[in-house]
Amino acid sequence: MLSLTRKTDYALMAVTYLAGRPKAVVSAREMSDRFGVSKPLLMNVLKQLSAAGMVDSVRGAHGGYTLAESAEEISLARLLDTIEGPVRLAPCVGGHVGDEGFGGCDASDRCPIQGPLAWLHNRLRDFFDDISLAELAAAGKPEADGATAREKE
Amino acid sequence: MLSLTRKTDYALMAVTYLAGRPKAVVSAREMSDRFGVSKPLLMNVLKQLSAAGMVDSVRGAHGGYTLAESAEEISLARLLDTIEGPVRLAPCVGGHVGDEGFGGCDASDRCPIQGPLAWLHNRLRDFFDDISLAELAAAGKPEADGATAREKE
DNA sequence: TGAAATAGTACTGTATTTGTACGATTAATA
DNA sequence: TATTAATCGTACAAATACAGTACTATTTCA
Repeated sequence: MLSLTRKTDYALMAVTYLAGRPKAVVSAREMSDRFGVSKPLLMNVLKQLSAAGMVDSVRGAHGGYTLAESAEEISLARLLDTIEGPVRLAPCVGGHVGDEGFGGCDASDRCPIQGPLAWLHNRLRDFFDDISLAELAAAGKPEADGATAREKE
Repeated sequence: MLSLTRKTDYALMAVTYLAGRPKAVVSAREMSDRFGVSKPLLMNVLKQLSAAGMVDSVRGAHGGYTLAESAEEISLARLLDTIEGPVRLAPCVGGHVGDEGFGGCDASDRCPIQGPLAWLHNRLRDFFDDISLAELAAAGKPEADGATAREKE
């Protein structure tokens, strides 16, 4: 129903939290305590983020996670791709057109919405590509409602 | 994974098809034959569209469906709301805030992404609200790539 | 009266998502 | 060197949502 999965929610929580503590190594336990979610579940998500290069992981005692890049550099589209997989409005849109499978539509004249969906796909992709995690995190704070992430104490 | 359900695909097919035949009463059978989907399934979708007032239904022999309004007046957001239910990025966003349930987040300080998600929700809603079915249908045709739906024979 | 078409309801199999469990690996510390 | 604290990797079970089908009732035209 056009909703994000909880994994994405957890990923956004973790990334937002890490963005507020640059260069600090934060353990999954600290975050799971703070957010009230189970630690192994949060680790599953952090592992995916780590594999995608969005966070760095430090193993061993006193280990944890750090944001690998600045929050301004990471787009929401990238996070969604990592956690939810690529945006795919329909089976026939979003994959590589030259591929053999190409979903289920075999006749273009029987599927009149291939073109429109491809167009919508691109617009939606641009939409998420244009939102950085810094912008998203800043949008939550009542006073700084714009695009700049200003720290407030 | 941020994908539309097939019901929405079928709804878009039907509405696009109806938009190309103004004032014509088209039976579900004709459309199911043309699109290669099962008739009862397509009827389920058309029923929802009818209940939402986007299409008119004519019962009895020689009955069928007609677009109730012009394709320019129907926004993609409305179709998505009808078929997929309201956009709900997270359990705590999109519902009525004053309600009793209000999802799972009970403490705002433990859920740092309520604000950002609400902001994203509104931006996404504006995005879909700004796309009419006419614009979407026109975007599929290679020559008329803009916002106007020009009929070509 | 019969045929054609939508309306409504209910049910089931499948796929995705969600959450958990267990062991292996790594690094700091005593 | 042994212990401890943390991530890493894999696999698995339960819950939820989706997709599709079937059946019956109702309406209208010939």
